[in-house]
Amino acid sequence: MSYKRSSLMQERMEQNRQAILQSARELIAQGGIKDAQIQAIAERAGVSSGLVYRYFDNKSQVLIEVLSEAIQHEVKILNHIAESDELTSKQKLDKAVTTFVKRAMNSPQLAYSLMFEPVDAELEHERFRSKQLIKQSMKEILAAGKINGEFGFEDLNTAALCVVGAMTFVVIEPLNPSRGVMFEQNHKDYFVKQIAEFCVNAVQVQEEK
Amino acid sequence: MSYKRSSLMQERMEQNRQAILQSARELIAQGGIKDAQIQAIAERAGVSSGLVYRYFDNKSQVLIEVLSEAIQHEVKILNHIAESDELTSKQKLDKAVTTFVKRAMNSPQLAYSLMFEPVDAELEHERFRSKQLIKQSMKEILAAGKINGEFGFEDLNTAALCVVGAMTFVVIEPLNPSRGVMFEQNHKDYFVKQIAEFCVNAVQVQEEK
Amino acid sequence: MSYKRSSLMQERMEQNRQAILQSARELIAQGGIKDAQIQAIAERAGVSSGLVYRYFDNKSQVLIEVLSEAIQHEVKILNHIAESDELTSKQKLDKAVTTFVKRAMNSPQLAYSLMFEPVDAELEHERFRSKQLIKQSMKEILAAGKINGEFGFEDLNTAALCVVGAMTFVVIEPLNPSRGVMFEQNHKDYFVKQIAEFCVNAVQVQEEK
Amino acid sequence: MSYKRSSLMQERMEQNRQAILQSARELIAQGGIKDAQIQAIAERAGVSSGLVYRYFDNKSQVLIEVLSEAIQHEVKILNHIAESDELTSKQKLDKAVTTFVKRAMNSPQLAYSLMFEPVDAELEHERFRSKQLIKQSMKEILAAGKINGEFGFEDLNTAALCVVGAMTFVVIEPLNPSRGVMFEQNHKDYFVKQIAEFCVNAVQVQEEK
DNA sequence: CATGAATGAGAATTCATTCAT
DNA sequence: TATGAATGAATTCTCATTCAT
Repeated sequence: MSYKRSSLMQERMEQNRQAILQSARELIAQGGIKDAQIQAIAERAGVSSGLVYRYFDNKSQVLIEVLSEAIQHEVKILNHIAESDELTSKQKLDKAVTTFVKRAMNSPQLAYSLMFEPVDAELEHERFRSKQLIKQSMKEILAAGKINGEFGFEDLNTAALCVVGAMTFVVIEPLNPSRGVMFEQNHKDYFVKQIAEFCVNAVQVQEEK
Repeated sequence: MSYKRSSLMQERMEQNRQAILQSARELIAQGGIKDAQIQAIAERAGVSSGLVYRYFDNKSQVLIEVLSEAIQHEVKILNHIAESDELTSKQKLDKAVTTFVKRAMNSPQLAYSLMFEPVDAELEHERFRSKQLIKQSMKEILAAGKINGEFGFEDLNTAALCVVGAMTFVVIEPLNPSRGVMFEQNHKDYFVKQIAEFCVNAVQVQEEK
Repeated sequence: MSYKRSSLMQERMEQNRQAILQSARELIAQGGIKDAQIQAIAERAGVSSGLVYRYFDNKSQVLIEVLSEAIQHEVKILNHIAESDELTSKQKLDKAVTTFVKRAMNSPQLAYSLMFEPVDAELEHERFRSKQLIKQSMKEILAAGKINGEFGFEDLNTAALCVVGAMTFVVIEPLNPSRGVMFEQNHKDYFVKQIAEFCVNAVQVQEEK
Repeated sequence: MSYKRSSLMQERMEQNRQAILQSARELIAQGGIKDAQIQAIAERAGVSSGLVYRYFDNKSQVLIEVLSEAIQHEVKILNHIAESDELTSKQKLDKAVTTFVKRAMNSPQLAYSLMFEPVDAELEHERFRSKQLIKQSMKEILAAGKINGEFGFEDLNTAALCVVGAMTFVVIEPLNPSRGVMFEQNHKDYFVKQIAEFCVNAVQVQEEK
């Protein structure tokens, strides 16, 4: 019986924990990190503010976990593409950029906050690590392409940085006051395709006319 | 005499105004927007905190003006490059990217704050406009290159966005915890060159092998 | 069987109760009352925080009992000295003071917390009663000495108060930032001896030169 | 004109500062340090809570200043007695103890809080310094008396400690729940006199019968 | 116009106590 | 009886903005 209770409790605690993270994620997605206050997070999660501190040492830890989870999810997707056996390097790069941008455009505020919105040093440090993971994933695609002769850039690190820069910068765009245009599906698809092409072109072996 | 005093006064006021903006700019460059507090700005400018409100409606307005001025300065430089008569489009793009990145790397914290550090909606709106100016400048270079056959991208807007993305994203990099490497001049020059090449490759007409 | 279980249960409960008190005592001895938090007390006692409230109405009650027990223990020791048949009053006083101070110096933080660290009114009240017991014990020694002519003070109550004051005040001293000196055994012994002498001198019949 | 304004302002600021200290002092005197909360202090001083932080870095600093001022005031009085030319050492000691105790009994809660109520490390450190001043003052009286042959104790430091212990411990007494008795003036005077005698006896040269 | 003292609405965090299991 | 998750009131400190002088 005590086993059963413990088990139920653990389940509920896990639910609480997830509710808090989910709540924080949503608040960030709506209004950025500045709106993710403990009180608000707790309220939206349906718990008391004090309870948040049973699951997390402090506010930073909550945000760090939201950030980590979100980025690591993206990284997994990118890695999966990078490891695919059936695609050429170009196809991989195209797919990686396309996928990333499409996903980011679905919650641009979240993407923006995760990538750019500044916070304290601790979170900044974690964010840096997370960004490195994305860059790392991109590096693998690029490195493979260079070895097999598809790509012709010179410096791997810079190339990866530029690709990530190009593809993440677009999360800024939809945040603009005239959001309208960007959210028609046709335009969006076209837009995404262009970005991927830009990146592929940038790195592929080429001969000038 | 009242004319004369008024004139002196106006001069004085302009001085104050500039001092406040300068002070804010420096504080942002040092510690980001979080360190640009009214009290601190006023102190460094050698005026009282109350006086700031004579020249600006509120804190946001101060920051908006700092941002605008700074970006418009960059835009002027970019435009000057775009309008040069003696460069090919490729050379212009290369020079534009090179110049922008080099300058940004000289005060990365300022560049970061201006481009990404979030504040309130008002400032965000202004920031969008400023970024559009940079993009616009880039568009001119790209458009000219497309017309004269140097560049072969498809969508002008996206290409510009990606170029700006790639070249601004790098301001994040030097803020990272392991800053060391980036600040040796050699490495910096190489790094900047790579970024410019990346961008040029991305947009130029090309035939695959 | 229900009888037997009840008996076992009672034993268990008594164990819990004592564990809680012991835990609180240790925590106070280490870091003062501020470190004796319900959570910490429970944890160290190996029980849940909720259980503490089965045995005690609230936190104050726990502390009150710790205080009472501790002081009553000291009082027993003092009373034992007071009742000794083989010592003169002077010797008793000397021994009482010596014993008390030595013991207090072994866990100065506990002694300090018990004697001085303030909490709420309820505990303060209990503390007063406990201190009275110490004073009472001292009074017995002093009263006997006055009757048999060894001591020559005027007011019994004040004399006892001063003795207790002198001998308890010293528990403050070792808590001071420059603890070092006090904890060499030689110095400690000398120190204790001086205090006892001070008290004996204060109350003994005396003729000025 | 700007001079005049500045002068008036300075006066008012000094008033605020004093009002805050006074308010804190009174709150401590009434309910101990636990009742001296920033909010309450500000309210009673007739200022906003934020203003307190213009005059003091943090809460501790407020309390430290209250403590310091109060104890230094007592120390001045004691030093004045110690330096008197017209009193014998015995008379000085008697007067010092009498004066201190009488004053302490006028606001026993304040005296208690200042001497014993524990707070944070910073304040504790300051308190220690302050207490040392009292002890130091007492040491001067005792040292002079030893040199001129009036006093016959062995260890100066311990003697001073015991005197301070005896005379400060009494501030505990009036805090007791049955305060009544202590506050009849006759009893008080008698009480005070006894304490002084206790201390004098304790240190004076004596021959046992 | 210029000053900077004063305001007070937050925001994060702690911890005794309660109560469903 | 025993657990420990959950509560939420309470407290300190910050900082943009106002306003009397």
